Amino acid sequence: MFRQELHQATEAIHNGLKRLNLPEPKTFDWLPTPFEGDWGYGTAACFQVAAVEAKTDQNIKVPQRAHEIANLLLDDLQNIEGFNRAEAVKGYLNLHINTSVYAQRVTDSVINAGQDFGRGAKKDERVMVEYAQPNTHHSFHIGHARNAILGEALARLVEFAGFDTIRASYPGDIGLGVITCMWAYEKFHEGQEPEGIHERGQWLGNIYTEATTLVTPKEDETENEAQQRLQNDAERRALYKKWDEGDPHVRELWHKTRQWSLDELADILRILDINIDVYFFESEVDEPAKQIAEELIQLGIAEDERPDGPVFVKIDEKLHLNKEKYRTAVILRSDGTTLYSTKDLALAKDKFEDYHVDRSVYVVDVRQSLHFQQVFKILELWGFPQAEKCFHLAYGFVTLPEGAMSARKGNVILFMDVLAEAEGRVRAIIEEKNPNLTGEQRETVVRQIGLGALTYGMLSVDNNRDIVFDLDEALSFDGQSAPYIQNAYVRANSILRKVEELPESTSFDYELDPTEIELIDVISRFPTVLQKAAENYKPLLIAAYAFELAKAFHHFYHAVRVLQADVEREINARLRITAAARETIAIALKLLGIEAPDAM
RNA sequence: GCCCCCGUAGCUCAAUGGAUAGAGCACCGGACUUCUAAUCCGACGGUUCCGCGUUCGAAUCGCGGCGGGGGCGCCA
Repeated sequence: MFRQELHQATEAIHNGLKRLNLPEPKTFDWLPTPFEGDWGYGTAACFQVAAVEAKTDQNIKVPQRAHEIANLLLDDLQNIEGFNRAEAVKGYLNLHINTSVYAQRVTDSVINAGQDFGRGAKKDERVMVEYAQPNTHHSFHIGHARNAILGEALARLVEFAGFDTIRASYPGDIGLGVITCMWAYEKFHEGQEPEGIHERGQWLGNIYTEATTLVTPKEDETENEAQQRLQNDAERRALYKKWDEGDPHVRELWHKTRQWSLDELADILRILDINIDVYFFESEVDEPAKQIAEELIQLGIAEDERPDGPVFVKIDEKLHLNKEKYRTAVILRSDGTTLYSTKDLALAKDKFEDYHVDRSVYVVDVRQSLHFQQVFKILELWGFPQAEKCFHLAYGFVTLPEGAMSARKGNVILFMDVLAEAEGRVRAIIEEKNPNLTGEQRETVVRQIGLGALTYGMLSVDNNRDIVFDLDEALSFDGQSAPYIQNAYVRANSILRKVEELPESTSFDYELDPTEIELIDVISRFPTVLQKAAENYKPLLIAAYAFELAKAFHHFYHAVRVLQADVEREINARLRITAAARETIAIALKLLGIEAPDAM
């Protein structure tokens, strides 16, 4: 926000160093530094200058010398527009910003930009984010929710940063697990399906669990039980074979049950405000994947040991690595059927060639790290330059305090159940705190806050860490949480509602309260935070920022009166600060996929 | 055996190689006749797992340990 002025200051320092016949620092940057009750930027460049000198003169003590140099340079920094004064502190060179100029500039630029504040310049690159890829015939649990929420936040982030963004989903709609569920459905449950999209989807998920137990060996199994299990296993495998051959009856059964899961997924995505642009179904990449395996054999990248062995790529060997790092990836079974990796190769080719994707981000859990490293390396060997810009956004598991969730074991926490619980708790709080809020309006707010709390809980933890899901903790509405941030928005909103229109840009020529300075400072940092978050694919940074911003607003709100300020220019100035804060909070929440309620 | 991730306050987690390592929760003590207290203020809390190294400067980078989690050719 002070780029031009800082550029001038940098020039001045370079000139000063030349004048004093001092060496250039290796690197040079300004760090925004909130001094006490004042804004500014500081640089540690003098340390580097002193360090260069110390190389030839061992008597020089770097910190002292840095401080001397900083003092010598003060003269060069006297008359730079926008800065009040320069100061040398402990070897750092600090510039203090003219408070009223800065406050006005920040608030004006936010208010003028509106919902585009912080938006990145349009980039000439297309990025595809693949997420929300649950298997069909399973339950949608909170682990899937983490994936969907993280992926959506990332998509919003890169989109806002200026990339042409495509949202892709890759549901696993076929495989032995899916077939097993179908087998149990047909044998025991056909015609029993309950009403309601979610009820039916969850019911199917339960059949999946039941089916799995029927084909899994028990600990002290009797002879009869073992026999039954083996028969079950044979039946499901026969069913899979029929599916593979295209048996019309089995395909119809598959389509019907698959659709139940997809219906439920669609509604959950609707609730999460996720709009997928492209669906790739696992069942559809099967055939192209086989051809790709053949192509890789032709190119000499893959080796073929069929029928005695599989088709595989010795990646380390192809890359001439001495250590085992990427190992060997199998891309076709010895019977010629495809694997996970084969399908991902086919999918990537599709993304690059049909969708013209420059960057491809895969939001998939951390256990697939090696798989993606292998896929990316094979793409590289295959000759795709985009392989370099493939990125696996790995995230940790959502586990329960008692251990891992397992769809097979049935100890899963369903997303819809948690949402219902969250909403129940929010409703109770609203009834107590804001009984005027009723009916449809209340239900809207209940959803916004309940879902927001859940979403924030997923995004405020670094993606590479596991989340141990504790219901009370996840649904905490105090402290660092979505409701805290939403409440800041509501407070800003309730002030601004009371004025007919926002005053014109005003100067801030009064003594600002420290909380005003803090708030404006946090607001001004948003574009930088956004850029960094997008570059590093880290929605967490936005989540942390949103909280910091809300906190600054709450402090401000508490410390000063806006509408009852002493003089009109203070009222006007504070109204503009409030408006800028509201806008920035709204943008940050939106990026996280959290809605901002009108009241709460 | 090899590869990846993590180790920071009692707990959950932050911190582009920069200044006195910060929040939330929990616990303790305060503030509602207010632009909505889902808020705010205060107190308590640290050998940043250990060692060596690089650097003017290391929670951050490198090497070696220790501890936890995940992964490693025909599951996805």
